[in-house]
Amino acid sequence: MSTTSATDIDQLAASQLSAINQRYTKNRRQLVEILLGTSKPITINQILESDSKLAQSSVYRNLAVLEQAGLVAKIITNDEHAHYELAEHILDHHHHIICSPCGEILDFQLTEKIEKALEKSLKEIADDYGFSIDRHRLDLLGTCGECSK
Amino acid sequence: MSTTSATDIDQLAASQLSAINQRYTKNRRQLVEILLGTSKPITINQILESDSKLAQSSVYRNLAVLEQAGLVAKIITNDEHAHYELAEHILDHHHHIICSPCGEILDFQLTEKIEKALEKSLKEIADDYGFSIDRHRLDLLGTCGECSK
DNA sequence: ATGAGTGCAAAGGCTTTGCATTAGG
DNA sequence: CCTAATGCAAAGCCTTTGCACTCAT
Repeated sequence: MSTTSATDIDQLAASQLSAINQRYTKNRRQLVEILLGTSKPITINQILESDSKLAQSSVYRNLAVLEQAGLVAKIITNDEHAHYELAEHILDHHHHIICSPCGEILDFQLTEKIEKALEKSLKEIADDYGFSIDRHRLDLLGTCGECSK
Repeated sequence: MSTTSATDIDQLAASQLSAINQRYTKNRRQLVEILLGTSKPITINQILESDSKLAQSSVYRNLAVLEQAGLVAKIITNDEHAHYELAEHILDHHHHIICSPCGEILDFQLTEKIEKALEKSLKEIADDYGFSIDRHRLDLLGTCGECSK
């Protein structure tokens, strides 16, 4: 959905990592590449399965680093495992549609009109509560076509 | 936010539990009471701390039963512990505003106009994706007034 | 009576951490 | 060079499960 190219992302990654004094290492490059290569958010297990040479602890640590750098977003659903995808400034702002039976997650976007109206509304609510907003998150929970067969 | 009284809830609870062949026992009553007595979603630890006589395993098991019965909702946020509150048909439909630093969760409602517009929009999206929707979930993530001091 | 519910302790499963080794700048 | 990053294994932590006991209908 975004037009950001792979090389752009490498530059972004390098710069955002160095901003928090972290290196863009081979392992971290590989994680970014894996996430770039999937059309939907994936779990750590799926990442580990995609390359048996990956060390579990490094994947956990590096996803955490990439998340801190603002390159990767961690998605928590219900009881399922956490899913990971590239950050919104790379993929564009979107929301998630989650299949409860199989745990699969797809990205979707609201129409610009609704998105804007929602953001305005949320801003007002945050003000009422004395909160400063980082972001909002909207999920659709249900059953995908495959699982309802 | 709802006008449902405690006795109404006891009847609801009894009926919804019996619908799935579960009893409305002393422990389960106590959980409902605890949740009724808090204005915001709480964690299992907070429940356990509220009464040292509660057995951890029973709290886990009974919250799961109450959730299956549709009486209790489990809220998953980020890395924090799960939070629990009474189900929406008791509390009314609402969303969550989450303080990332301290993990506290508060309930809020959208204006009816935005809520309706959002639901309509989500329905269309779900149709596009071949999903059947159970529910949607909207969270505001940020920092509460207390934590930003 | 008799199966559901309970409570304790032990086991599970995902995630994090310690530590020696390797590699990036 | 010199610290950050890595990988293995061990430890942590929340949650679930096994099992004998108790309670509800």
